[in-house]
Order: sequence, then structure tokens, then C-alpha cells
Amino acid sequence: MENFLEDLNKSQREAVLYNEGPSLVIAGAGSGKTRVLTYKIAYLLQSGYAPYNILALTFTNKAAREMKDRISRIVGADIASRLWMGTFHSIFLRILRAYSDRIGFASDFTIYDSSDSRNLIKTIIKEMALDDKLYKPATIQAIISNAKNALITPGAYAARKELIDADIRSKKPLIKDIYKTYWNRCALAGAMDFDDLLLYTNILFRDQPDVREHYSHIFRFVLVDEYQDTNFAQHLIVHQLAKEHNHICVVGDDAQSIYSFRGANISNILNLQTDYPGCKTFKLEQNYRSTRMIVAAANSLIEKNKEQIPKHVFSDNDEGSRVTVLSAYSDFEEGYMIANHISEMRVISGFSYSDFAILYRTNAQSRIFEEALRKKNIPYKIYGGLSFYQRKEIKDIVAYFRMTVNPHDEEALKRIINYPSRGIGDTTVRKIGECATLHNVSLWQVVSDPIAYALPVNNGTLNKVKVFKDLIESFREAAGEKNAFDLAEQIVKQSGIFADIFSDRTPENLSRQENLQELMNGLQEFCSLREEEGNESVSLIDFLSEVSLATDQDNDKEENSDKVTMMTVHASKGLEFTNVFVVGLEEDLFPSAMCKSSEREIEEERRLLYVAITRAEKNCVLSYACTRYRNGQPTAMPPSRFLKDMDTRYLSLPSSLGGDKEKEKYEEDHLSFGNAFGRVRSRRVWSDEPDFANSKNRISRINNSGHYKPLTRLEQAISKEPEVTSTIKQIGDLQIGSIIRHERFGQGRIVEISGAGDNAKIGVEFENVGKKQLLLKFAKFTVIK
DNA sequence: GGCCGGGGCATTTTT
DNA sequence: TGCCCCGGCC
Repeated sequence: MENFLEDLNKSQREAVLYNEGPSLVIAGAGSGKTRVLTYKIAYLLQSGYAPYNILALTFTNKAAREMKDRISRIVGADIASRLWMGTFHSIFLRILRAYSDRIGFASDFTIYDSSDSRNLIKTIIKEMALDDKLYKPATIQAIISNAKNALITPGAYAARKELIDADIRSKKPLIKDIYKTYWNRCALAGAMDFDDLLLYTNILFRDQPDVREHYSHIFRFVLVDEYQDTNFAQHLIVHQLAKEHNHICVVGDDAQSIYSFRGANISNILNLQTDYPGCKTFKLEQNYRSTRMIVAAANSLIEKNKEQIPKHVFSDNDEGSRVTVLSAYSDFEEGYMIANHISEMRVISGFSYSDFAILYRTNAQSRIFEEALRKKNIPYKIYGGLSFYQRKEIKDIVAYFRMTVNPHDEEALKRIINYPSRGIGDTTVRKIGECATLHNVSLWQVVSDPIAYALPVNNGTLNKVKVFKDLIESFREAAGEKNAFDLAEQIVKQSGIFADIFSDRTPENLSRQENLQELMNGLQEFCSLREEEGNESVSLIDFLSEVSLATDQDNDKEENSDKVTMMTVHASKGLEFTNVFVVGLEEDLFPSAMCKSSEREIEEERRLLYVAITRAEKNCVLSYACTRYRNGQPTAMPPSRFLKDMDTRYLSLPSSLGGDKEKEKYEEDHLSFGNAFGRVRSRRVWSDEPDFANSKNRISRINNSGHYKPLTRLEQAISKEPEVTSTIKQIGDLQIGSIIRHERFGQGRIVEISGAGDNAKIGVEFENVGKKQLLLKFAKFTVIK
């Protein structure tokens, strides 16, 4: 351990060693930020801090886990496990459970995930008989979330003139009432949403000074990762804990702030000096991840942002290839083009599939790439779908767990009161809801004593409700005697879930069975792990805490499989890949049409692209399509403004963006590349079809010195901007060998003509998407040559 | 209670 | 275009 400082460069070491006062570590992309944090913690431990005196906050479970692993390796697992290290939400959940009585909650409160809270908002909007076209639940949810992140309670909201005026202007004056009802309903249900965990922590610290003092005393040193992503609530919590001793170190990169839409406030990091006077700034500027070319290209992009902390990220790695810009005719062709590139690079340079990532701005873009990769038998995995715990059957089972722990949980109750079916239909549930609202009690209170609250249902229904109530109570009684796993087993069997899921062997049920099995395995693992750590009896509530704060990124079983990764740029933050394709670089897509109203938003989009490019270690490819299906319509898409932001010295451009002979000459003369890919000019995209027009074997195109053979006729045709020709409807105007450009499939060569009149067809060998038969009557294409 | 079809809609989403 | 939600129908 004593030598660990030798693993650090000068600025990293300075950042690790300075612990006398507040410090800000500006960590450029790929600059070894996690290393600094882990070594700093190790150093603090070595300097005499006890592990429980150190609070280290991250944003993701994954980051927390990684850091814990790395620290364990330096100081040992038992010391590492005593650090207060975790996500904001998990750490403050722990504190809130301990002091829940001080803020009017029971310690077994539920955590509502986003869909729970959206459902509740939906219910409230319905109950208030509002138009959900105007009061869109997702929008209201975002407004409430923003309010909470800014620490605005319902009372404060109603008193804020500017908020009320804004709601009136947007014709939604009742948002304040929805918020108030939502707040009360969560309280009645004994539930907190994600934002509440931070908001109530602030309330706890504000109203119970002894608690705040207690923790600020315990946490003698506070470290925060990814500080640029903190919102006001988080910023304030940290300040409440650190303001006296000032032993705080925050790490972040303003250039990678991409979550402002969730309340992250970049000025938290830009203005850190104000909150922590004397705050010392360290800059980690050496990028160890990417080639010099990639770093230079990314820098030339981010330079265009005005609001940022000045820094000079540099790399001492190989120069590497220019960032390649590819142009496709359509979204469809873009997919095939990228798929072809991946197969090609894999063959030429010996990459594995897992060396590639395709990053896009929106999830909707993934479909086209899935299709193209599948057609070419390229294995892939997509991140960002539904997480395991968000699957319906899992949520159903977890809802039983939640009811067992906290029966007032409204969303859980609504989920399971009639699953599996027990004859309590929507009408009854609605009546229970109305009755509960009338008496200002939770749904469960009505369910437990329907007579007392005069629930207007017949005796048959009354009886069914009682059966449900008894069922839940039996689970609650068992909870006192059994550990979490045995209890869960009982719940699954006696609730009827087991019988329901194992009733037949339809594919859906088989998958449900697997998921149930996986949940139970996970629970068992959770229990035995905790028991090993010395916990005598593991309760469901512990498991639920973990489950409600878990996301899909947390259990990726396929980590070691050789597959191309596909994800949104947002999801890629913090990751790195040998070769990165950033796709869909078009105006109104990247930057998104929704983020163009202010320079501030444009800057965030630019940072987003910066994040994407800096994920790449060796090669980075940016692509755009000229037309794209948007809302069912083919839409012309101009290339993204960000392509023009970047210095062309670091790019290899398609001719349509000004790539020219002069520049290629420069490229040939001045740059040396480690692998052939860097030579691939943008319009050079080959089909895998062996008999593709004029282009024999694509690999033979690149000779040993990495130089290209002269352009073939076809490729000359491609690199010229094709002039627009009128759409051909006469078969006589076409001949075999003509080059056409199809709206969707891109460029290709006619290899076959058949039929006549309305049945006239042509066979076209497209350069990227293979051979297609087109019915002349319908096909949208132009003849180029 | 489940299935089908029409209408409306269409960012990003660490917890 | 394709998905999701809702309402209507069996």
C-alpha cells in the first residue's frame, strides 16, 4: 500500500495528497478520476481516518461497487466495507430509516419508483376529473420532480408566484393541487419517491439540528463523484454535512454535465468556490483512454462551449486515426453501413465484437441497427430496456413483499388486490379509493375495516376484500418469524402467484417462471450474503430497499460475452470502448429538436456529443443520414451543426461535407496509422456481397502500406454529389448497369430488368443493403448515371 | 377478463 | 412507421 502513490501522475498525486481544506478535482474524460478517488480514500485511511469517518457519494450503484472493489484491493475488504460509500439515494435512505420518526414516517416506508409515482399522479388527475391530454402525467411528474429537487414543498410551490404564473400560462393552474394531493397520498401510503429521499433528508437536517450535527461529526471527510450531476437537493445535503469541517473533495467534469433535464445544475461545480471558500482546484488533464486524434477532435468540439472551466485535456497515446465522418442516404442505409464497417474492421484489424459500441441520441434509433446487425449475423446487446425489477411479473411479486412490509402502500395494493384474480374488480377498487380519500386514510385502512368506513359494496365483495386482508395479515404475522427467503416462498405460494405462473407452459409463462426463479435466487443470495456478514435475520425490508434502488445496469449477466454494445449516449457515460460509432448526427436529432431553444441547451447537447466521442479508445466514427423516417414520414435531415464545430484537421470527411483531394493528400502524407481503418474514407462503404459491382474483395482494397487503390468508376460516381434526376417511370429509360439512388436503400446498380407495364421490376444491387427487387410503379429512386 | 383495433403520440432518464 | 393506451366487445 505504501507505494500506491507511484501509480499516479503529478496532478493526480497532488489531488490525492491535498486534504487540508475543500478541493475540487476537475477530471477530464479518461483522466483516471476513479483512480484518484480510490487512492485518496486509501490515503485518508492511511493518514488516520477511520473508515466510518469517510463518506463517499456516487450517482450509480455501479460506480459505488467499482470503487468499493478497488479500495478493497488496496486496504482489504473488511475496512472497505465499513466506509460510508454508496449512491446518494442509498446512503440517505439508510439515514432516513434510522430517523424516520422525526419526519413523520414509519421506518418501514416504501420507496415508489418512477412508474409508481406516475401511476399515482395519473390516479389523482383522474380523480380530479382533469383532462389528461392537458395534464399529462409524465409532464406533471417532471414538474413535481423538479420542484422537489429544488426543495420546493407543495406549500412553497403554491406560494411561489412565478411558478403559479407559469402554470397558468401553460393552462395548467391546478398543478399545485395535484402536487399537494400527491404529497399527502405518499404520506398516507408511507411512501417516498426517489426525489423524496433527498428532499426529506434536507428536511431532517434542517428541522433536527442534532441529527445533522451527529452526521457531520461522523463524516469527517466527504467525497463526491460526478459533482457536475448534482442537483440542488444533493448539493445542499453535502454542504450541510461538510460546511463546518470543510473536509470535502468533489470530483467532476463540467464538460460532461449531461443531466440538467433531471435537475442537475452545472453551476454547483462552477461556483463551488462560493460555498467552500478557499477551495483548491486540481485539474486532471491527461487522458489515458483515447488516441491523440480523438482527444483533439473532442477538444475542438467542446471549445465551442462558452460556459466551462478552462482546461487542456491532452493525450500521450498514439496519434491514431482521424475521426471518420460517414454519410448515408437514409437511416436504413446508415444501419447497414455501420454493420458493414464493424464486420470489416473486425476482419481487418482483428477486433472482437465487444470492442464496438454504437451510441445514439434516442432509444428509438436502436431498431434500425438491430435489424442491420441481425441480418449480418453480428451479435449485439442493447442496454436501457426494462430493468429486471420493472418487469410486470416481478413488480407483482415485489408488490406482495411491499404490502407485507408496509400494507399502506397504495400502489402495491392496487397492483395485487386482484392479482391473481380474486373477484375484486376495478369498480370495487375505485370505491375503496374514493372511500379512503373521503376519510383521509390509506386504502389499506378501508380494506381492513370496510364497515367502519361504510364501503358501499355488497356482502359478496365485502367477503372477498376480507379474504385479501386476511391473506396480507397472515404474511405480516409470518414476517415476524421467518427470514426474508422463507417468507417470500410462503408469499409466492399462498398468494396464488405460483399456481398462476405454473398453470401452463406457454412461452410467456415459461419466461415468467424463469424470472420468478431468478428473483428467488437473487433473494437467497442476498440473504446468505447478509448472514455471512453477521446479520442474524435478514428482513424483506432490507431486500426491498436494495431492489427499489437497483437499476438494470446493475445485473448484466452477459458482461463477458462477445457482442457489440448499443446504448444511448447518456447511458454510455463513464464507460469506454475500443471503437465507438456515434450515429444520427443530424440537426433536430443530435442536437435534439427539443433542445434548441437556448444556447444553454445547445451547449448541453454539445457536451453530450463530447461524452460520446471521448468514450472511444482507438477509433471513433460519426455518422449521419440524409433522410430518416420520422413519425412515419421520410424527412430530410441536414447534418448536425456539431460536425461543423469540429476542426477538420482531425476529421475524415465525406465529400458532401467538403472532404476533398487536397485533404486526402494531406492525410496520406502526414498521418501514420496503426490500423487500416483510419484509411477508410467516408464514402467507401462496401457490401459483403462477393460479386458486388467492380469491388472484388473489399479487404484487397487496402494494401499493406495502408494505401488505397485508385477509385473505381462506381466509387467516383458515389463521391460526386449526384444531380437530381426526375423519377423514372418508363422501363425503356433504364438499363442494366445504371446507377440509381433509392430513397431508402441508398445507391445501387441495376442488375436485372423484368416484366412490363405495371409489373415492370428492376433488380438492384445496393452497395450497403444488398440486392432488392423494386416494382417500378412504386419505387422512389433517381437515376444517377 | 382478455383481446382487438383505433387514435394519439413520438428525448435523454445515474436513483 | 410503430408503440402504447383505452374503450369496446366477446
